[in-house]
Amino acid sequence: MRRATAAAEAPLISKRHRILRAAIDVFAQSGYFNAKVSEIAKAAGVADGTIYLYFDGKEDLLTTIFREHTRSYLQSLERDMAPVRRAEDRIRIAIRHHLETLGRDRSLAIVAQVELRHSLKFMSLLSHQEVGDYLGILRNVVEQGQSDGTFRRNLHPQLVAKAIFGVLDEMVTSWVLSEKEYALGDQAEQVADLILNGLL
Amino acid sequence: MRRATAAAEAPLISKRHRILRAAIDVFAQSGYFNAKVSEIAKAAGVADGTIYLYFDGKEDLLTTIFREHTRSYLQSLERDMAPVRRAEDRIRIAIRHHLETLGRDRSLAIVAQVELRHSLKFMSLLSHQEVGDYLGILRNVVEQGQSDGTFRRNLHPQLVAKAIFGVLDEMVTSWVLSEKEYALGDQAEQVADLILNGLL
Amino acid sequence: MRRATAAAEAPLISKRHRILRAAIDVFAQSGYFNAKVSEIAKAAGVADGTIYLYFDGKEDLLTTIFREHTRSYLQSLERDMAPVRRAEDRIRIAIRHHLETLGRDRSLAIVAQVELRHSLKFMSLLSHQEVGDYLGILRNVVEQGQSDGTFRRNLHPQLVAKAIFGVLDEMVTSWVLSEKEYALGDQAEQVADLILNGLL
Amino acid sequence: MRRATAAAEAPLISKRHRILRAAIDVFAQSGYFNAKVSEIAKAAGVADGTIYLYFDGKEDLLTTIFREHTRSYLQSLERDMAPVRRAEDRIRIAIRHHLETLGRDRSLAIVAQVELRHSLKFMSLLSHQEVGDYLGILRNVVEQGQSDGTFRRNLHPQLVAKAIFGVLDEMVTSWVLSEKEYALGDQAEQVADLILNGLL
DNA sequence: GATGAATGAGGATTCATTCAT
DNA sequence: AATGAATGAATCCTCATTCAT
Repeated sequence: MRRATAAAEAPLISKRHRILRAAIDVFAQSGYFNAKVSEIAKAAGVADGTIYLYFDGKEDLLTTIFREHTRSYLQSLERDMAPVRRAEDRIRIAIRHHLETLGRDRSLAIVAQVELRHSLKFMSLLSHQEVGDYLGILRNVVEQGQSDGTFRRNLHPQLVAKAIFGVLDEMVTSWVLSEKEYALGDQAEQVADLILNGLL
Repeated sequence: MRRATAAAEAPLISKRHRILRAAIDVFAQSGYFNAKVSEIAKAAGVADGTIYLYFDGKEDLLTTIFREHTRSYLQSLERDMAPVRRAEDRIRIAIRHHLETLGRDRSLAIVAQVELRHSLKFMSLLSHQEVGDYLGILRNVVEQGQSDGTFRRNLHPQLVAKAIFGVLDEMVTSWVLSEKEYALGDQAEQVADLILNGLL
Repeated sequence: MRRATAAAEAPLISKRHRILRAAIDVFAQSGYFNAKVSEIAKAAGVADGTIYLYFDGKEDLLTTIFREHTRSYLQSLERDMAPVRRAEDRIRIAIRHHLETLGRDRSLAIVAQVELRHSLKFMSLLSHQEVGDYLGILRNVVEQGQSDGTFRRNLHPQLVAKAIFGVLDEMVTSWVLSEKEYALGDQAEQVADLILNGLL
Repeated sequence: MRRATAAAEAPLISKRHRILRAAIDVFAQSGYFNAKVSEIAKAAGVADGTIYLYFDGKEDLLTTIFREHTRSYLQSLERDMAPVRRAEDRIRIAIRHHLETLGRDRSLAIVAQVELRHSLKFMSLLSHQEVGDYLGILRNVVEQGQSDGTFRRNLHPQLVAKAIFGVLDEMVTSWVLSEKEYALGDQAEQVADLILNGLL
């Protein structure tokens, strides 16, 4: 069925990866519940059953997308923050990293902002693991800033971490829903300014 | 299950209202997609078909819940803010109002934070209407503060409005997902402090 | 959709019964595993989903067919045997009853001889309940005959009961599989003669 | 799992035989319809595809099991009966042979009593060939006994053959389904006594 | 001969909605 | 207005079989 050309022999992208990418696009397009597994298969260029050789089912696709992207997100975040010492600068970097990373892949952003939150059970799952790790990183920076006296000490670090996450999350959601085209990363300065200096 | 008193026979609460309340609870419990219309009917004490006399269908239930609560939310918010003049105080009131209102009804909060966001299409709908109105109110306060010179002028009012909404939204989501019991409204002070004064 | 004629108003046969009858015919025709629920629905003149208002699923159809027919079988057997006193005559009646009852409904016989035995689990289920009851009735007659001295005492009553059942079962199976048309009940005499008098 | 010795590399038992044995065990364990070809392959220690080098498919496995065991069964039966002349003794031998052979291999008995009968089409197939041959052997003995005057002549030989088969079949089925452990062959005496001498 | 990754047809079941009463 | 029995469209997943290596 498949011609034995050299090109076909060694598909550049792994089947597993193609399926995940197709899932992101189809979930973003149709929403998780309305997405059909067979649509994902078609988009990935594989048979329906092939998906089940790599994943446990539709839900596992969503979970895997989330886990793998969060892992790589957190890794690159820590890589970006590593060379920087001052808490204030680290906050700026985290903000920029969040907006630029999600601003780069609209389908992924849709999945992250919308589809991953389709049920309380799913949100709890995410919240307790990966989102928790992310908040932990932010909280550490806040605590560092409070220790070295550059951040005010009367704010609860965990609350600040959530607040920062909330602001960023809303920026991304708003961007995803917006009909206008704009670069999400361009908001990093203003967001950082607001968080660091406040309205007053 | 139903008390067979004459009073129960002629319920004080309208059938329409009972159905909406039942829908909130069932959506919160099972999630929108997994919720069955017949479950809502049972919880409301009506026949399945009766729901269709009052609503267009399952989705209309969710839409109606959202619209009616948002309308009453915005009304009470404006009532609360009306007597207050200073922009800073109005921000504090908006923050407290958000957290206290949602902190009062966990099922409603679950529906608001989770179920209303189950699809891009649904989120767009909300965003363009009611959330837009809410952001407009916040933006007006910010603009007022910038006009009278109490707020810094280098922040874009719309971005500030989104940021405030984002922080509040995350506080509510976090509270909904938390296993600990705590009063959401108690966070109003800290949140306002952060927004107004910043981290530094 | 359905015209409101008087005839249509009161179908003579209940929907539940029509579904069961259709299931017997379709199971007999296609075999349990190959039978499609939608085929049964079509044969019964109902929608696919209607079957699930009356039964738990495909397997429940088979179980119900078995249970209801066995119950009525055992009732009519006891009714037939009641007026008769002599053990030998009761054996003759049981034999005739078995062959005539199953010889009357070929589809039902197919289901009884073939489809009900499609798995060890299913056979165990049947065996422990209804077949056990049937064997109990036969064993009682054998014990009665042994008590009053008309039957030989060196045969284990339970073994004899099984043997009688086995002979009858094979007669029915053979009839079901036969391409020739013949009245199953006509074999009752010979079978009884063999069981009672033996080969010698 | 597989011992990597040279001996294991060249197994003493043919691949074909190992597959058949694995099929018997898996069919007995899971039932024909629920048995997965890949399970059989794993149990036989071969790749899924290898099965198709030796057999036409899943159904062919069942057919082959049946045919080969029936052939060897009939051969050993005739071997056992050959030295014996009297019809009565030959009947006793056939009975003992049936019960002892099947009583020796529970998995095989399960396949024979349950799985081989999962559909009308399959039963017809068996009935017309191998079971027919078996009944023919029994019928010959009966006819012999009737010719030499030791068996009563008013019983139809084919019916007697079926009856004997039915009794034996039920004894095996009952043994397969029984939770008690007992030697099936021990029932040979009583069964023969019943068949030959009857109840009276 | 042997492998096992890939295929893709096939079906039981659910549940939102309707409508005769 | 209210009922609830009936409808039937819609889809995830399994697994026997194939075939390139």
